[in-house]
Amino acid sequence: MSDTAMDGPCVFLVDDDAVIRASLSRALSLRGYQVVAFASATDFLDAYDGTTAGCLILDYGMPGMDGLQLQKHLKENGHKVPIIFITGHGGIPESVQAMKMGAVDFLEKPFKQSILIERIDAALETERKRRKSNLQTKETIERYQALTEREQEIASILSTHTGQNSSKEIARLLGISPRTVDHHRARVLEKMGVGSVAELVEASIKAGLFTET
Amino acid sequence: MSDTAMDGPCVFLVDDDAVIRASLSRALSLRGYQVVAFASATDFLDAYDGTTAGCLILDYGMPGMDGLQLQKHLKENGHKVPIIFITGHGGIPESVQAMKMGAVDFLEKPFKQSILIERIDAALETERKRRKSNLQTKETIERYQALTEREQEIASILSTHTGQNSSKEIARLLGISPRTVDHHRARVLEKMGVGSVAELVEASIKAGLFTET
DNA sequence: AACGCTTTAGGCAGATCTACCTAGGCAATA
DNA sequence: TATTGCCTAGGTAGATCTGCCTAAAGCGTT
Repeated sequence: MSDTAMDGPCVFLVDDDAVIRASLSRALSLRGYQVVAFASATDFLDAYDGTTAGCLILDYGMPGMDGLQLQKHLKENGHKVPIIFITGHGGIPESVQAMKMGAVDFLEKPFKQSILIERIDAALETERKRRKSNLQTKETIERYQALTEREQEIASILSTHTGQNSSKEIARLLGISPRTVDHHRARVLEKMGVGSVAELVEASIKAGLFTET
Repeated sequence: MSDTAMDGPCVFLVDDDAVIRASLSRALSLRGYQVVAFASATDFLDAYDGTTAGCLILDYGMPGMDGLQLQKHLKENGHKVPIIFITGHGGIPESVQAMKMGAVDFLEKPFKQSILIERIDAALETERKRRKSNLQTKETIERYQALTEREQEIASILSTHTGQNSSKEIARLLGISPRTVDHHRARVLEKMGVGSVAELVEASIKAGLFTET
């Protein structure tokens, strides 16, 4: 069991400056963090698949794909890894935009290592929580997508029209027999792995189903 | 009906610089915004009660209570008015902290008025949405607090133990008769203004009841 | 053609919910 | 003391849910 790479959360480091990569890697490794460094955004994207928990220390200004573009790319692909930006010559507008896009922090070089450590720990903590709730969300969505069309329709009505969700009402809404609604609802609850309509509503809301916005 | 002060959302402006106050007030008023300017954070606090919808344009560096302190104070008192910081000599750390604390924007002086207008419109839009959902949240919490102790207990169980919330289960949990649970549940649904347990669960989650964190 | 899945729908029995009623005990209040 | 509100609990009747069974029609796959 000497495979330390699998142990805990990982700190991804993306910076085109080899000196920064080397010094930060060394410093963070010494403090017990699992560090994986990349010289460019594309190198990182090639290696990152979202399965490894961790945070991303990201240089804002890089040749090729810059930090903001990488952040945007990750966001668009559903990766919510917390990002700590580090920058050599960015300004307030850049930091504000990064924060608006969901960055958890933005540090100017040079910075104290103690500060970085602090921010990394905070980022890893948020990541831990996010992963936890995300597991349930993912499960809920997958289960929902495994429903048949009609079942999805029933699930949707049960979850959104919470005020009047008797078989009668739903049957009238869909123009079918209450018995059929009973049947579908039973399938829905079974397939969604819940024991009541209330639990279905809870799971749906927490997973953001039917929420759009 | 010439009372324009009551019409739409309001732009609160807090800056110790009289020149800025005057020029921004004029510019924004000309563009149709309702502007109320204050020379200090405390002046604003004396006047602001949270009932007026609007956004806050806030100078970061001010003598006395500064912008960040005002932001913190508002946050602690449950006021979620969106804040756009403006600053003369702040840096990235200041902007990042402000954003982390929930500011919607952070602009360096000098800035183009068109940019400010843009950000104000965005802030007012978020405020509009927040107010809307906040109304329901408030209503839910008030209704919950108007329940008796036992009713709150029942409501809590119904909302959190969604998997097994039959009268039997709850009765066993509380050591009382299922009939009594029936009675309380009926009271709860009536007083909470909902038509089903599912709707209660929905309202509770959306209002953040029983969520702690 | 045979099979499986989906949607539809009904029967039936038992559990549960809901809405109406009564009613006693208890504590705070008028 | 009388009243009010809360918690408790039961009766009854009707509505609804739930789980178990059957079954037909349509559609796509093997």
